[in-house]
Amino acid sequence: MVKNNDLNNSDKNTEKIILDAAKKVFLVKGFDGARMQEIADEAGINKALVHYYFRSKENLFDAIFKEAFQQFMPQVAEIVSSEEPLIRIIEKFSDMYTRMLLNNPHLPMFILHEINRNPEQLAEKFRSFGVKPEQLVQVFQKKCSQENYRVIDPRHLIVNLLGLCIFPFVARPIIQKLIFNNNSSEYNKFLESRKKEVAEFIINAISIKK
Amino acid sequence: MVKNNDLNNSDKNTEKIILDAAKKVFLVKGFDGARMQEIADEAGINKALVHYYFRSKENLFDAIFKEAFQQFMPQVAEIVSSEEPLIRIIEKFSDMYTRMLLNNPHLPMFILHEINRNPEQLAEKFRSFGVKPEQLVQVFQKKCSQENYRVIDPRHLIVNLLGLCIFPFVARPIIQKLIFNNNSSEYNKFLESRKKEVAEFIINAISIKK
DNA sequence: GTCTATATCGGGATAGAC
DNA sequence: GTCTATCCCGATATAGAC
Repeated sequence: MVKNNDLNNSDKNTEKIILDAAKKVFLVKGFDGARMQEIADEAGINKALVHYYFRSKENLFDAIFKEAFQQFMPQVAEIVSSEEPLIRIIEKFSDMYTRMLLNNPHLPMFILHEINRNPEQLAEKFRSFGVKPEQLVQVFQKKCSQENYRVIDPRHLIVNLLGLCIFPFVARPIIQKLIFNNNSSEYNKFLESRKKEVAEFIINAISIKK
Repeated sequence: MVKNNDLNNSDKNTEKIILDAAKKVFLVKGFDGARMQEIADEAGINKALVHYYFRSKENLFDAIFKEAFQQFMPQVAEIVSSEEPLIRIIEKFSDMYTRMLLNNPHLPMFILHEINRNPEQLAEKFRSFGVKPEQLVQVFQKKCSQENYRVIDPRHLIVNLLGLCIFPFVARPIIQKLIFNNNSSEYNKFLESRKKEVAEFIINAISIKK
């Protein structure tokens, strides 16, 4: 006897629908720019219903941010703690990170915006998701020396790696317009190619020449 | 007979005072996050007076944006059109750009935010300030080959250069907290050091090894 | 749980005195 | 030119019917 539990009515869990709609709107507009009305429209329901599920805009936003964050962090933490050689870490990071951002192109701008709007509490949030930056610095430090790369402050290396991965996403609109004739699929190909390009670029930069 | 023209009263031109206050607020909060009241407070005057000088919030914002832009662009255009060898261009750009951002640390986030809020009209605004990206691509292309560097898509090179310069400013709050124990002056030293570090990094990355 | 209607509030903008 | 007081709208939030 099968109960039609999961797909009985069209509502497929209203809460989830609202979350998806809110995510879409908040990610593009940011907290200040987002409107509860727009979220309701996007969800195809009434504005009051949004308040019924999440009492306030802030609550809803926090839920979205938390969700986005949980998507962001775990893989990162996993990779950087790996025991592989530096080259492999850089290759894997560049590939995985770019791949993830291709699936969530608005995430970086969203998080950057929050970081600047809310500098206080963010660091703790990062740490609570298992990001151990000082450890990362040490790991890079050690690998750099023992694997015989050019002398480079590991903090520069980390910032460079992140910047090269993230920047083309947050500056996409202007770069795409100015250098890619506003051709979106061309720009996507460009981003795809960066999965390997960024790693290659960095590895060349830190390799010792002779 | 000297008239005390320029420093007669404390007001030193109210319009300028408002512009300075508005710049401070808009740059940190963005358009949506900024409040006319806050701008008035920052300027030490009344809210109505702000509306007296600039009819609307949008007007005021446009004035700020234009000003910020004029500060940003001209030097850039000048450098990239120079006839010097690639290495020198990269060195000069990294140095000059970082130096400018150190003087206007909130500018990049402000412009990025606008770029994403307003993708349509921005490209034209860039062009109107003398930025010729397709020409820049060609220049880099030519210099790369004739000066015998590693084969690299000049578009990657440009994005990398910009990303390495800009990212540490837009992600400053989180990086400073997580890697620099929230020590602001340490982070400033770090940014200072990037004037040379970024150039060195890139030049190593594109140099042919043997 | 979902809707309509409405209360409430904040913030941009204006009127008018000085 | 600068202020106080006020208008007015848009947006968050709540009340209450169904």
